[in-house]
Amino acid sequence: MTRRNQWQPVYQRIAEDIRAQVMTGQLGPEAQIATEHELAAKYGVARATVRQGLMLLVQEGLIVARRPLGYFVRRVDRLDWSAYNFEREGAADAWVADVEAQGRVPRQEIRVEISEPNEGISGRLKLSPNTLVVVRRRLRFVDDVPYLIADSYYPEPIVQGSPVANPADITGGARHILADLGHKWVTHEDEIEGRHPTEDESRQLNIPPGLSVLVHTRTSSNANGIPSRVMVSVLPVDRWRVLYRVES
Amino acid sequence: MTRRNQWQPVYQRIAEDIRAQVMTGQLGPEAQIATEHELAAKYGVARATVRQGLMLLVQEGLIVARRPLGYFVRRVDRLDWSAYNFEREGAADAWVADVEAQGRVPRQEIRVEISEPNEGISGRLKLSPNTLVVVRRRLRFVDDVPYLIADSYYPEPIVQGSPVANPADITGGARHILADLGHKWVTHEDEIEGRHPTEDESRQLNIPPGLSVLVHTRTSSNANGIPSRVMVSVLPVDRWRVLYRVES
DNA sequence: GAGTGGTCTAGACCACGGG
DNA sequence: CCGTGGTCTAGACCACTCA
Repeated sequence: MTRRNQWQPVYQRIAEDIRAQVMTGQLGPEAQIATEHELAAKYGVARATVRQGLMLLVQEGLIVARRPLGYFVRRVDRLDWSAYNFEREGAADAWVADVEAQGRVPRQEIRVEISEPNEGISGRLKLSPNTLVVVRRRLRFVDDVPYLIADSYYPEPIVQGSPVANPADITGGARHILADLGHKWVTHEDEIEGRHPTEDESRQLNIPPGLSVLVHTRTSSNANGIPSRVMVSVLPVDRWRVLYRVES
Repeated sequence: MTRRNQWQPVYQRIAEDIRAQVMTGQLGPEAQIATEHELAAKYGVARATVRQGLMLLVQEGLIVARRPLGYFVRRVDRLDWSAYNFEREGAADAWVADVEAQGRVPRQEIRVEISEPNEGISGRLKLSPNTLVVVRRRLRFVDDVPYLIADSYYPEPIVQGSPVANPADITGGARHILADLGHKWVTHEDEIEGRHPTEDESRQLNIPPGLSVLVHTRTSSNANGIPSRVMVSVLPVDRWRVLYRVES
């Protein structure tokens, strides 16, 4: 019932207007957007129509609602995840080094548990039935913002009694410990897929609805092809870029 | 105003009910869901509330609306994209071989154009200003379903007059042609990131709203470190899994 | 033609958290 | 307390396309 020059639903028009203001920098990061009531008045439409438009932008991860303050432009910046060298020789923890190299401050919280593996994990580790796994769950922060989940699964018979099964930072990294146990990693099979975050992941990583996560699964094996670790990393799509170097 | 045992918005309850029916197989692929009116009656709520719930499922890519037929469960199956070997020796077109190895039928449409590169492309190709690029745009289908966009960018001075600049299938692949031109690829820098699809991509790949794409960017260089191709592949997150093998 | 989903209205009540 | 966004109602008209 309002201005409709080239045909397009009003709610899309509202979303495009705001999106343009963000893209051109008219609305910078953390800037506040007009309230739903104000926008309804401005465009001469019902509040539900405004909400439909704002919903698009929330799904895109462009804005975020902070009740009862209003909507704000979301701040994002993407880091590099150097998957081809993040367990390179000599590095105690290549992830920490990589993040610091980008001028940011890494931090992690670690929990360790013993549990029954699901089908995906036991398949990748080629476990016989009823074999348990030691799980090291890490929630990793960059500048105190949650940036990724990294859960590592080890066959319990292999790491039993070793520092890997203790909930403390592993000095020198798991790589050296597993090597001492006769499981020096020489090949890694990496899988990368995208999906929607689970409810837990949304909460832990503070992911707005509509944004996907990248799931990076690394299965590490020794020279005999025996796998001894599966590491599952969950990365919000708008916070990471995964890098590889391939020689042909 | 309806049943509210453990507190939860009605629209989320509706979405969960339907999601559960899909997950358990009660509603298989291509199955039709009750109409909005029927669901409104069943739950005793307004149609807008039902729509809010269905919208969640549409965003997840779980269901799709086919007006005026109704909502249907979406059929998805994921293929493997073996990024570590998709330009291996001896393979004319490793992508075609990979898809066929998974028992599927590949097909592609090719368009070739000459244009000014954007900043990302010219930076990766280390082009001097005003240098043009030859772009080979491929839309690739699996079993006649659009599955990925793969655009390759070559510096125009290098490939001028070669088969790469012609809009026909390249016999033996671009790799051999570039090698003959003194640009044998020995290293590839791969970048993988996620984002929302552009409008063009949504249309070409038939991506429902709310689903992201993986963008795989491969920069290929010769032994002197001179890049001669950037290949940008756009993969719907729910249709592909990217694989690498890393030696350490 | 009949029924679908897509858009939109003009209200309502609520929980929540800032000042 | 007050204003925010979150949820919900009970309607309306429309374009589209299947049968």
